[in-house]
Amino acid sequence: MDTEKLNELRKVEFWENEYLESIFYSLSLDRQKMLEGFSTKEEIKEDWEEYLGDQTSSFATGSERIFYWLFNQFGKPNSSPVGSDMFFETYNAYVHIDIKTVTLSNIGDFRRNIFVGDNQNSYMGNINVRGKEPRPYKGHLPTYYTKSNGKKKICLTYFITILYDETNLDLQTILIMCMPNGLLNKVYGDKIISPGKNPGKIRFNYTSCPYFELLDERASRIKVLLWKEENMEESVEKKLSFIKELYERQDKS
DNA sequence: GTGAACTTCTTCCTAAAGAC
DNA sequence: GTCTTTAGGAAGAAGTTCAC
Repeated sequence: MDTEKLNELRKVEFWENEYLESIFYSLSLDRQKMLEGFSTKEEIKEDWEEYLGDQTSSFATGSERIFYWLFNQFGKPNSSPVGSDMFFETYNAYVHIDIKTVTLSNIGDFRRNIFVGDNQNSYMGNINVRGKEPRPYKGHLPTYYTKSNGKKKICLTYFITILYDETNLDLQTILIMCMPNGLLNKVYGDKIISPGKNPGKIRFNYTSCPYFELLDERASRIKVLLWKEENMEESVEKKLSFIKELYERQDKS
């Protein structure tokens, strides 16, 4: 890779890291506010409980509202119909933030990778399926957005993933992760995407890219916003040892 | 205006492969 | 042989599009 290209990719990773840190610290400061926000549903539980369908997550809808509230100063919301749950414009970037909620019974959808919509990422590469031909993939988001005045801004993708116990609604852990911009497929290759729920869809293997590989300080692409060991069964803790290590390392730094 | 069909994201579930 | 993990099918929820 020539130096000019490498510098461009480093710049992309620099801004991915800057915004990840910004999201993480902003939510860390508002941690108590966030937890209180999550618990507000309990106050009026009798009024909504009977209308909660089997397929409706008790966390998903409400948690999006809480994060919208917490992100109210993050940037200017954008109304594009193609994008994540939250989509903001800042002075130099377009930032997509999608909220994913996963129950303990479905921990397989959380442990190594998470399901990602085509309209939530700009990654491109080949999906390698056991015993089959690789399938080409391209997310629907651009690597750069071009404004009507010709100005370009980088497209950044983040996921806030919430793992909770569906039996008592106890939070287990909350992660904030950055999915590499599509330009970085030259760095991360195909290892970070795997087959999704349906043909053509993908899962983001966040455990395959724990660091910003082009940054000197090897900053983490995954931040542990909440780790509630006291709520966790030993078997769950064991399955999430990767996240626990990350949390302990993050705590020391 | 109405309702069927379609789209996207999500949850629930399972067959097959892999690990122990 | 049994348990765990992976890949992905089926279907619900919510919203949109389109024909009538």
